[in-house]
Formats: sequence, structure tokens, C-alpha cells
Amino acid sequence: MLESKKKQRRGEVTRDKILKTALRLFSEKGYDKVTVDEIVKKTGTSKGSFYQHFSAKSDIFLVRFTEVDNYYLEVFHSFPEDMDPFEKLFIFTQKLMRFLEEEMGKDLMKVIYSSSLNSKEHTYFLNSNRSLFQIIFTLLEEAKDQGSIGTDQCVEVISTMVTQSLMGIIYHWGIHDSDQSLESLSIPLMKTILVGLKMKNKKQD
Amino acid sequence: MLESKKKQRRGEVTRDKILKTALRLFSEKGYDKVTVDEIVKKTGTSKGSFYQHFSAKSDIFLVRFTEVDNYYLEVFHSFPEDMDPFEKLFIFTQKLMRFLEEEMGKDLMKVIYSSSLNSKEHTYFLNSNRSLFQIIFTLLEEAKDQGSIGTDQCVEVISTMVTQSLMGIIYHWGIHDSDQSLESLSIPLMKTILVGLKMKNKKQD
DNA sequence: CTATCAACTAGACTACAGTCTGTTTTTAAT
DNA sequence: ATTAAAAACAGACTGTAGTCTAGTTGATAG
Repeated sequence: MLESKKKQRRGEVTRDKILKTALRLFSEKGYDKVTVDEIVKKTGTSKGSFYQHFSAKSDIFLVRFTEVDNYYLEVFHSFPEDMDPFEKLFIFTQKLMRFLEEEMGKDLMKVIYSSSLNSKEHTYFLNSNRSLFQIIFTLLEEAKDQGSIGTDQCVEVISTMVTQSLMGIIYHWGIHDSDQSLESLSIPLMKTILVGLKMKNKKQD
Repeated sequence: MLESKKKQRRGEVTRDKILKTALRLFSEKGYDKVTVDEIVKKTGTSKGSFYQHFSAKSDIFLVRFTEVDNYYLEVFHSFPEDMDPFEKLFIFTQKLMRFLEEEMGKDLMKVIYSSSLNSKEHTYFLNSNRSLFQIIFTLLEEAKDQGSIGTDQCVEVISTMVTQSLMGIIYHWGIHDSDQSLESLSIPLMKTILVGLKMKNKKQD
């Protein structure tokens, strides 16, 4: 009954404490105004503990970022059966963008995008991208089955295109200081691609 | 006559020596296997000199990266007058991708993309992007004048879409280990967008 | 109950980018 | 030529992420 907390290993408690404290500090002062030393001091632990549970400072954000996976699936399963797959895909990407900006935040996204370029590991990010890719793939396959895709390229290639676009939109947003929302910044490109996918190779006449 | 070298300021000589040595070391051992201390030691200078001429270690790559600007313009001016603007744009992006992979290299591109996310300065990159944007803008304006764009969105927005896509393609390539060339990885998305731009809002019939 | 071993913790230590301060060299003005 | 200001330079110093090693705790097996 109360076991859930009692049985929690000593290490898990420490890990949670570090995670929560770090995230709070990051959101209060910004990621690069917070040092690992400050985190462990405020947590009453030590560097040794920190790196026992996390592989790097950025790992804190990475762990938080894995929550998107759940959100992906939640949105994916919320669509009515009979909805047009292209519409599903469009709505999916819009909700994703909104979620990333509002729940994750730009600071986090920049750290994720930056650290993924550096480390050879960045397992979380690639995994998240795999599950994102999987959902996009499923939706596009559905579209293909219905014959609404106007190109004979395989779904894998098309899914990659969509992934590339999403990354580009996010990256572009990350390096610019626009007051527009990520969601609104993503609309033109996403719409254009979807049009392009429907039309491709079907010369208009 | 020989003045060009003689009159070169002492500082310029040092700067050049550091730049060349650093680039050589980066290409020999990889960017993050080279330390600034090693660079200045091999150059026979000092940290003070290094940071007199460069604002950061990554600045070395940033300086090299500015060469793309010349290449942009060179390609841009090489197109025959009467070529279809969409074709120009497509060829332009393909040549750009090939250039970035072959002349700049993945190591450099990753550093550029990563450091642009961190610093608040990254002037070079944003400048290069501005001149890239300018060329894309010009080509798309040409297309719009010819009435070959099937949407009434302003050219600014459309240019942003293309920029987002290019960044996404490059970023995606940066974090994955594919044996395909950047150029070939970029073809599907670029083609789809161009189709989408031609078609958008023109319901087929 | 004790021994063993793995998970965990502490904090000193290392590596390295970037800063700071003081010195030397160059340039420019008088 | 003298001198003042600016540019260039040297290298010691600082800040911080991440490592290493030695010690502690707690679970499990005998």
C-alpha cells in the first residue's frame, strides 16, 4: 500500500530529488546559469550521486523530454477512426509543436537539439524521434492505403521528409527570437508539404 | 609588389597562422580532440593571441564557414537568364548541399549548428543565413512574378519555409549516421516542397 | 548472524574553454 | 624623435563539467 514509497530504493529517492531540484532551478534561472555544483548543494547530495544517476547535466532535460513520447501516443489515439489521415497528420504536428513550446520550452529544446549534435549517445532523443517517426509512418501508411498520396516513393522516405521538416522548424525557431509561436511558425511549411505529397507526380490538368 | 605580405599587420600573420593550424588539426584529429592549448602551442603563440583574434574555439569553423557566402553568389550568378526559377532554386539547393558536405564537412557543420544554439552572438551563421535567405527570396520572387506560385502567401513566408527545410535536412543529417550523401537526402523534401508551392490553393481539377 | 557484493555516496581531482592582467610592439600625432 | 594610444601578446588564473577513488549502505546468501 504505502510500499510504493517505502520500497523505493535509496538511490531512486536521491535521483528524484536531484531531478526535481534541477528542473526547478533550470526554470528559475535558465539552464546555463545553473551549475551542477549548485544542484547537488541544494539537493544535499554530491557530484558522485549526480553522475551515478545522470550521465550529464543535459541528461536532466533529456529525461524530462521523454515525456513527449506519452503525449505523442495520447494524441495519436485520440483521433476518430474515420478522420482523413492527412488531417490527422496535420493536427498531430500542430499539437506537437504547441506541446513542445508550452510544456517543454525553448530553453530545454535548445539544450536537447544542441547536445544531440555533440554526444554520440543522445539515446533519449533518437528514441523519441524513433517513436515520433513511427507515428508519422503509421499515419502516412494509412494515407497511402487510401491512395491519397500522389507519389510512389516509399512511406519510409516520406516519413523522413516530414521528420526533417519538423526538425527544421524547431531548429529555426531555436536560433531566432521571434514572438510568433512555434505552432504558427510551423503551419506554412507543413501545409505546403502535405499539398506536395498529395499532388506529387500528378501533373495538374 | 611584395608589399601585400610585408604590409600585412603582425596581428594578421598571427591570425592566419592560428587559423590554418587550427583547421589542419581539426581535420586531422576532429574538432573535439583538439584543444586551444594545442593550437597555440603548435602555432607558437598563446591563449592571449588566440582570443585576441577569435572569440571562441568554434569561431575558427565559423570563419571558414563564411566561405559559403561566396559560393552562394557564384552559383546564383551562374544560372542562365531564362531558366525556370523553380529549377534554379532546386539546383541551387542541391549544389549547396553538396558544397556543405564536401567542402565544409559534417564535423564543421555540427559545430556550427550546435554553437548557434548556444551563443547569443553567432553572428556569422545568422549572417550567412541572411544571405542564403536573400538568394532564396530573389528566386522565389522571380517565380511569383511569373505567376508560377500557386499560393498568395508573401514571398517572405515562403522563403522562410525553404530555409526551415534546408536547416531540417542538414540537422537531420548531422545527428544520424547515414551513408547517403546530404545531397541525396535532401532531394525528396525539396522536390515535394516545390511541388507544394506550385500547387498550393489550386485545387486540382 | 555474518560475509559478500552491488548500488550508492562523497568530494578531491582533472581537463579544458575562456578571462584577466600586465608587458611589448606598432601606429600616429606632434 | 618623443610620446601617447591602440593593438597584439604571454601566460597565470578561474569556472565548471565531468572523472576517479575510496568509503558507506543495504540487500542477499550461506
